[in-house]
This record gives sequence, C-alpha cells and structure tokens, in this order.
Amino acid sequence: MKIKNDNNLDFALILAKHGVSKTKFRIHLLNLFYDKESLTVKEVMNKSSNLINKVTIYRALESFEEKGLIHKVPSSNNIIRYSLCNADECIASLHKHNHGHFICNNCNQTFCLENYKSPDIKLIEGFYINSLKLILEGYCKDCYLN
Amino acid sequence: MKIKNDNNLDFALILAKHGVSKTKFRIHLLNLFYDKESLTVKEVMNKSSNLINKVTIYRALESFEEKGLIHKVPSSNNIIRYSLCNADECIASLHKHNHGHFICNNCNQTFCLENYKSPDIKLIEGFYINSLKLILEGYCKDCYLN
DNA sequence: CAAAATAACGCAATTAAGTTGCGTTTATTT
DNA sequence: AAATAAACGCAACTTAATTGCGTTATTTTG
Repeated sequence: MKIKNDNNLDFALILAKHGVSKTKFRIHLLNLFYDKESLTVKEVMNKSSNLINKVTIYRALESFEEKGLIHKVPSSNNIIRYSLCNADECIASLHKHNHGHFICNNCNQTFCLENYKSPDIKLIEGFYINSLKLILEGYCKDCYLN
Repeated sequence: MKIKNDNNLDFALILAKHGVSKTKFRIHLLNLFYDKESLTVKEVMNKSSNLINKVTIYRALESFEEKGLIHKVPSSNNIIRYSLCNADECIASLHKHNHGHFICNNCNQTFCLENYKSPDIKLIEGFYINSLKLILEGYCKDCYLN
C-alpha cells in the first residue's frame, strides 16, 4: 500500500525540500512514515528510542504537518493519526490530495484507498474547503476473521 | 440543516423504541440532538444543568450510540462529536446511512451534507465495512469571512 | 400494582493525552 | 566561525476519558 524504502529515498533531502530541520529524530520519524500507512503519537513512541521525549514527538509531528509532509487522518475514536501526504504541493492550509482511508476498529491499522476518486462537492457559497477525506471504518481482514 | 422540534416529536417514545431508558436527562439529551447538528461532551455539559455529572453524560452518549440513536463524527482534532443517525435501521455495529459532514476548523461547528451520495467503494475482499463517512474540513461562512 | 431485577446515576479517584514555559543544545544562516 | 533560529528535554500542568462502588431510579414480572 505504501512505497517502502527499497528505492533509497533520501529522507534528509525530503526534509530539506519541505523546510524541515534535519535532526536525527526527524529523519527517523520520516522513515517511519515511509514504512507504515499511518501513525499515532503512541506508535511513534514505541518505534523510537525511549530516550526521545514525547514533547519532541508532538512538536515534530506538528512541524511536519505545517510543512505539508503529513496530514491528520480523521477518525471516530479520539486518537490522532498522521499519514504521509501524497501530493508534493500540499501545504498546511490546503491539502491538494483527497484521501480515502479505511480504519480498522479493532487493531486501528489504516489502509489507503488506492483508486478513490473524490466526489464533486459543491458546498454552500462562502465556505472554504481545505481538505476532503473519505473515512471507512470496520474490521480489516485479519480482525474480521478472528 | 436539521429538523427542529416544531413537529412535536415524542422523545420518550423515540427512546423507548430504541430500548433506551427514559430518564429526565436522556430525554433532555435527545432533545439537544434534535436541536443541533452535532454535539461534543463539553457542549452537552454546557447545555445541561450543572448538576449533571460528566460520567452520566459519557455513559448516556455511549448508550445512545450502542442503541443506534447517534453516531460519532470522525474529525481531525481529537474531540469526539456525536450526531443523530438519520436512518431508523442503524445499529451500533452497522450504520446504514452514509454521512457527509463539513467541520469548521475554527468554530468546530458541523454541517450535514444534504445531497451527498456515497461513492461506490469496493474494498479488498474480507474487509467488513461498518460505516462510510465523508469529512470536509475548512472554514464555515462565518469564520471564513472574519 | 408491588416486588424483583436491571439499568442509570453521582462521587471520588485514577489514567492517559496533550500543552506550556523555560533553559539548553543543535542546526541553519550569513 | 559567529550569529540567529529552531529543536530538544524536563517538569509541571490542563483537560478528556475511565473505573469501581454504593445509591437511586426505571423496567420487567408474576
């Protein structure tokens, strides 16, 4: 579902392109996102050295989002998930891509809907639409069977 | 956007139909939902007597959801919003209606998308889809202008 | 309709998520 | 290399949400 880092991605370069400071932790964090469809703060904690402070994680995620590297995935439980932006032109105030995600209510994994074409929404005049996301919830293959 | 209670709805009856105990507070709570597009726990608190305990609110919302009266609205901030189900046949494990919501990033108001036709999603075999929601985020008319 | 059973309620305490301020360290700019 | 700006860690704090338990209210039943 997601491009793994088989293809020698230069994470430091990606960070630089987005105007994000390239610290050890931020390179590691970007790496994590290229490995997994979406991440919560807790998941980042678990996948990082336990020397890393949680405040640092919160601030790094905030910064990534501001610079258009990642975006929040809406969900019904109150756990914020982040996912890589798939469009280069993303900025915090306007996300060009229109994401579709499936979220498992059991294991909380997310799956990106590949061929999702965003519907043509004409909202009431005067409204400013900044992102459009389709959220499917239910049980993934593994959790549904067991 | 939402049917106000001009039409003499019998809230006690609606609760009974869904198998929810008709206590003073729960009748009041259902009333609130017929008045407002969506509600958070905090908003319910503010619109209720301050004698009501927050635990009671949490449990009432949980019960309403289980019995298919309300559903969670996915959002990117971590505030859980609840909204009335628009289909009679909703049960906790399967929401028949496919909602579309606009959420204002500033005032957090939600607006139901009236004419939203859910896209035809064919997900990977074996997945169980329990709800399908479209989430638009941005700024509502009032917040965009000011 | 009264008694038994079930569900809702309130309180107090607790867990967990997320935030803030500030001094220090590291990265970036010039 | 020095100056500037951003990231980091720590401690303290705020707020959301949960749990257990004894009490009160509602629903079921005989």
